[in-house]
Amino acid sequence: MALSNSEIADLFDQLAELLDIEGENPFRVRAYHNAARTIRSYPKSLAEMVAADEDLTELPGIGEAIAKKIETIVRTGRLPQLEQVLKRTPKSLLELLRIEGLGPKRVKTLFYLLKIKTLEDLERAARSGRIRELPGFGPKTEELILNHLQKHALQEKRFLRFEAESVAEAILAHLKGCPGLDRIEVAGSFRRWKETVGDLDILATVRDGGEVMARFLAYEGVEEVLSHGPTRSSVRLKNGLQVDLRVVPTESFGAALQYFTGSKAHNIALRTLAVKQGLKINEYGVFRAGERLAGATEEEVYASLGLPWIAPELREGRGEIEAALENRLPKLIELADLRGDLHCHTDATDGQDALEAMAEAAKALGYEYLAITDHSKRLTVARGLDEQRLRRQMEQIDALNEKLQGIRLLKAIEVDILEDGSLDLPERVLKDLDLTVCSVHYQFHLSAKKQTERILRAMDNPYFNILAHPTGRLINQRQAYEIDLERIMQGARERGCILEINAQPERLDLNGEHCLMAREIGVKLAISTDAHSALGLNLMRYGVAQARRGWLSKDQIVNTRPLRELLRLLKRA
DNA sequence: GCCGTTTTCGGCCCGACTGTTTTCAGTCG
Repeated sequence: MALSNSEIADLFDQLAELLDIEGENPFRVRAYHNAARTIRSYPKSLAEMVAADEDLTELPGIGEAIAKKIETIVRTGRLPQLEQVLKRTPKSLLELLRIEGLGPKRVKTLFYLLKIKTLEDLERAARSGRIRELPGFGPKTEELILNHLQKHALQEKRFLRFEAESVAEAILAHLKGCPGLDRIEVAGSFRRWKETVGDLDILATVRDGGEVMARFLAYEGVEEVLSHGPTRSSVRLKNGLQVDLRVVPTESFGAALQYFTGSKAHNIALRTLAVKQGLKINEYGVFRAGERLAGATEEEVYASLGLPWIAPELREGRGEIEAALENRLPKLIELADLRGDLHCHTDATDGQDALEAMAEAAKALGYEYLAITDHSKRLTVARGLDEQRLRRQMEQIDALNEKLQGIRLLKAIEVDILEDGSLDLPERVLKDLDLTVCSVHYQFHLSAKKQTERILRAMDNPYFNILAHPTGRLINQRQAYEIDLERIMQGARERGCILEINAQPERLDLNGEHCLMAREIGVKLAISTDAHSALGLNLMRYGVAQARRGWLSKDQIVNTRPLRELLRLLKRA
């Protein structure tokens, strides 16, 4: 199996971090990190690009030297420069960098002066009081290190954005109504709709000082205050989530919101553009020779650089600034574009609510249609439907459609893809449905080749419409199964099949990176909630966000189409 | 090591907070 982009990127990140510890030119170090970031988020397989002899220097941040290194990695699986560095500087130093408060300079000091190579070495030295004697260190740093070593063992995890959402709401509710508070907004990766967040960045503007900062530090969920100043404080909550609050003057709100929304890569690209235009951007505004040009709104910050406003979901440093300069930013899909949901469950299998309740909830969301996709018989734990029970549900749906006003239920099924690539129900019943959603629910461990062929074979069935949660991953719980997604997308496009963007917050499958790939390949997609209750239909926004992160507009998403057009699309052959 | 409206050399984002310092380096986001 060829190396994945993310494995290649890891090698460059390792090389960069080790060279940083060695004191290498920081710009060279940054170049490797930049390349790693480009590689990790690139929608096409670099291994395949090398095999096809494509020019890698076309990629941003990849020049002659790094392109050559990538070729070597792809052909040999090794990066000789990294192996050279590892002879001098042990790989275990990278663990030390993960400790908060330890960066390359301090790790270098620890290694050269105390021969500290591992976390165990570090702990021993800290306990015996040798750290505080080092130049640039002191008793406080030593204590900090011991504290962080303990927490490090607990393993820091990233929170689902969905989990962080309720935390953010609670904190905002706590701060709202505070004297002097003007505006307040969550920025950071939360605002960019990343699937997980490492912390929450909250931004506030205040009139005449205000008491917001004090009120924030007094929030009942705070476990520990990590740092505090007049404009910026950090706390760790009892649930482990870190929250930062920044306070800026009202006239700087836009500049600060832009700045604290990031991403880091986006901001670097934006500031580089500003420097070229003789401007300086910071969180207080855009300046030319000390004169303030913009800052109150994000729109004017971008406009002062000759750019249209860029949606937060696009701000990942994937060429969005170049696209904005050339006026070719996509018109992103919006929640309101969706006319229906194509994946949900009822109490016939493992859902909580009855058909009618699901229909009413969909209608309340303004949908035109809702596909009922209960499980098929192989999924016995969910009491999956056999042909007879499915036929009965189809009759119920027909009867309900007679009665319902303003919403049409579609007869459908979430049918299991069996190990040999056949579907769990016979064609004679599938053909009577409006659509099928097809899923892999077992045999996750097959080789990439076998898993890919299993799915492609399933797509050969003329009644295969939508591939549900295509990679099977569960965030923080289960890895994606091995699969050649590029081949699957191409196969789906050729056969007129559709891939799902599953909006369940712990799935988000496809995710933003996959959506970029889908955009490039041109395969049709559906955004579906996979709701197991009427309330669950509300999670559509999470799927839409991933589509937006993948630069998608509504024309590639089938459930933005009116019913008649959708049904036509679903008829294959 | 990358890159080019400063174009093949000489730049490379910018500020807050902390701790160790007496004016600043390191880290972080």
